[in-house]
Amino acid sequence: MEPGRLIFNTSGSGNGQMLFLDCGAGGVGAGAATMFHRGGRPVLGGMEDGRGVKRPFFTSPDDLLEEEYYDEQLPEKKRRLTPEQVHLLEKSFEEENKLEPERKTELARKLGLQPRQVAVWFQNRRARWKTKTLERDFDRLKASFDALRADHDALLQDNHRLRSQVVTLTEKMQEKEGPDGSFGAAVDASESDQLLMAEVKVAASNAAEGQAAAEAAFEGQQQLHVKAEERLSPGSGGSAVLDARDALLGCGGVVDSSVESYCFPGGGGACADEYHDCVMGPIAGGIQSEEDEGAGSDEGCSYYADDAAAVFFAAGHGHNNHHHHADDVDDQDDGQISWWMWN
DNA sequence: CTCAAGCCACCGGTTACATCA
DNA sequence: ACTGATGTAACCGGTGGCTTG
Repeated sequence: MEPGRLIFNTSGSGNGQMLFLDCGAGGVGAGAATMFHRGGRPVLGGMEDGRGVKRPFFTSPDDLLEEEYYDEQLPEKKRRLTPEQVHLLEKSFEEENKLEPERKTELARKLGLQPRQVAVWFQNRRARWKTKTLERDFDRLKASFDALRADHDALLQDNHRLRSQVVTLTEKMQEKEGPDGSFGAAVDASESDQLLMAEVKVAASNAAEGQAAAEAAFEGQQQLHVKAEERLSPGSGGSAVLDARDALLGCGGVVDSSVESYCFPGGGGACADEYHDCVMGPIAGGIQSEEDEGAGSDEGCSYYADDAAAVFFAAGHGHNNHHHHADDVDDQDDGQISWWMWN
């Protein structure tokens, strides 16, 4: 070992990480100590988050050569965590995806890793979990959209049939009209004629309302779907989770109309105005297990409807968008998105 | 009590490296 | 052997919470 550099194996098993601690002239306690992972990138600085030594992220080889921490002999390459280490980390993550200092220290000790490595692993793991959750959210939403589109098409067909019926019945009525054209008010209109008249009115009403309902529902879901897709597409900036939430919230009015349509087709908007009058609640059946289960808790936005054809959301009170820390109380309350379903 | 500064942990985004098809 | 895709360890910059003076 060359002077000023400590090399130690962070794993007790012998195939773990080799860390290079460049003590520099001042030694370990000088405050400028820099840890190197295999690969030559600074891994650990003086601070817990490895930011004790600030330098541009992109450093040319020449720059590196000028810095004392770089050695002409390339450090060893980056190593992955061993399966045993990952297994224990996964187990710990399942128990609690946040890492208290005590647990971090204990895990690091057990695994033969630096606490910083454990913290980084948890951060990356949370990010991966969030991505998967978002992908599942998208898949569910897409399925919901597709199902609703199918419903929409069916409604349009039904509407078309009803309109044809209206035309047919109207023609029949006209054939029965008296010389004064006052069929409806005819004193001598037979019972069958009156039934026919009522049938025509109902059919016409259903056709009109059915079309409006179908169009509103379809447009609402379409906007929802498109916005969510935009947010999920690569290259979109900002928080995917929050953006998705914003996309949903941004469609609130439209979604309301779809809800109204699906709650009481042609029967008024009581449901849209008062969600709580309907049969709904968090969809327990949609929560699955970790990799597939998401626990439904991260930022409280992982509730799904089993019946994808009839999904809408109810945003929490207010829309606090100032930030999105998972430990932020606002995110667990005001920012909550809940999925509900109609039975 | 209020405020500013410092510390810390977290997040989203990014990079470099390892691995695999 | 080479290459592109994918996974992941580690990093950066920004942000908010907490503590302290």
